[in-house]
Amino acid sequence: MSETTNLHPGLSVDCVIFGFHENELKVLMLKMKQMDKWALPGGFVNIKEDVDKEAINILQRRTGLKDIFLHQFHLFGNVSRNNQAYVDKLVKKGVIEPDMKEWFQQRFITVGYYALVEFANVQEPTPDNISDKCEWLPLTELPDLILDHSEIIHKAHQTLKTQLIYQPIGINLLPEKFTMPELQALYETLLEKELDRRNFRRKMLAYDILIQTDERRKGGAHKAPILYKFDKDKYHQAIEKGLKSGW
Amino acid sequence: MSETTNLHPGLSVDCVIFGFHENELKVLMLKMKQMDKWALPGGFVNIKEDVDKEAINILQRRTGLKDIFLHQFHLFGNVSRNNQAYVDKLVKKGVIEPDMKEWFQQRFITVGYYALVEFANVQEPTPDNISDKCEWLPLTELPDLILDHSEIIHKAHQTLKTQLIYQPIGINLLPEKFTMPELQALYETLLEKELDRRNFRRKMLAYDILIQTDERRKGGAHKAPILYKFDKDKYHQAIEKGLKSGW
DNA sequence: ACAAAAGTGTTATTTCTACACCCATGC
DNA sequence: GCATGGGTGTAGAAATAACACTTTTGT
Repeated sequence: MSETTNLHPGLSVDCVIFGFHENELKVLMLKMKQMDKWALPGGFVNIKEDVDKEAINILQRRTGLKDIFLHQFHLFGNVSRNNQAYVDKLVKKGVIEPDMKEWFQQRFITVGYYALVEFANVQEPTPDNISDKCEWLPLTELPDLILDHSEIIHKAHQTLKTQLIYQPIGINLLPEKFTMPELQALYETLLEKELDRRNFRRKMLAYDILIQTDERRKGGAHKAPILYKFDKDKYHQAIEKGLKSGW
Repeated sequence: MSETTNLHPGLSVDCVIFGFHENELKVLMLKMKQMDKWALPGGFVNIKEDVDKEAINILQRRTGLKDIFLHQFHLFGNVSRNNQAYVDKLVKKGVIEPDMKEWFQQRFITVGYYALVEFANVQEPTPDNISDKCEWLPLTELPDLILDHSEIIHKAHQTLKTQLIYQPIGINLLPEKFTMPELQALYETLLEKELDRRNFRRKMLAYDILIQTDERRKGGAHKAPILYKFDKDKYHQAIEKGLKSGW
């Protein structure tokens, strides 16, 4: 694209795409061309398209996935998040075409979305036109990011942690069938703290959103753990109603 | 203003300003000139200004208040929220100057903020240039609103209810000193349900964010209730840490 | 047989809920 | 003196937290 007249001016969308693999939370990141910096998958908004829809599009273009949990969490609108010098650099290096310079030099605000995706389902993450790699990076060891992207990721993670208190999480982050220790590992990773095995199991089962299958995960060393899957109806009901009443 | 070149294109800010009066949640609304419709206080964003800062400005211009709890809660970005016919009408009626027509006819997205203000502190709510009244309206009996403003208010209220579960609320909505029944009435109104007097008091005191004064609210009929105030340090700590651990 | 992870049950503690009585005050 | 709202305590239920033993599997 070099056609920017159809785009909503000064508005971008950035997606923090979380995946869970090897007991680690990972984020899908793009490596900028010609630079030793990484960026969140993002894009612009067609003037005739819903902002939410564009976020869905971005997710699909980078991961190939549709129908994914995607949640808008914050608008980042500080003036300081713009960076003229950085755009200059990208134009000089040929990453951005000269006729796009003016577009990129606008003052931009960005809407943050986070997505939870099943790591294994993303076959081949694909870079966009200003990046040369698209990879999963562990949340705990992020490299140098452009602009305020590290703040965006941090806020996404915080929001996710808060959500976790009153909403179930797991569909989209785990394979269809999973074991209780796997689910617990996900929670422990997200919350950055350890949980008691027995209490975790009891509490999770009490939510009544899991279905126990009669299969077990075999092949691993030690006792084969039972496989569970989510009861999708009840799961989504729980998202609607929340898990804790609070007051 | 007829100068729009300094404004971030296609971006507005709308503030849902909650006040609490006579045991009712009220929202500060503007009555549109020449129309039987009401609107949220809103405005545009200077290209050189933080979006958050503009929300603060709007709040101050309408209420005269500074240093108020103000929370960004959602970006409304659907294409359908635009309304060309409506702008036409406003231009024809002289509410919008003709040279502003083009500006208003852009596709707009809007960032929603909600604020909690002490009703009594708002001396004289002031309308803006496209409205002729600025008044507190009860949340439960809202008149016809423009665009998606009623959806914005609903989402603000929902967000506020959720916040309430894990964050204290009351500073800014109540006078400096208040009674326990007054605080409870606020919670009941926000949550749209009744709470047990004794349990409410116990729970609230357990949060350890209240200071009991040695005064009582006199003059009312019946037993004079004790006045409390918030321990501001502990209150703000509680906002940081949250009131419920969850996991 | 043993190391390592998975499954299960019990008890103490805390929190929540429901409920009843006494105390001030204005009329 | 009585109606009305404000203040306080207690007992049962539910949720949470802490903790130990048995089972299965691969080596």
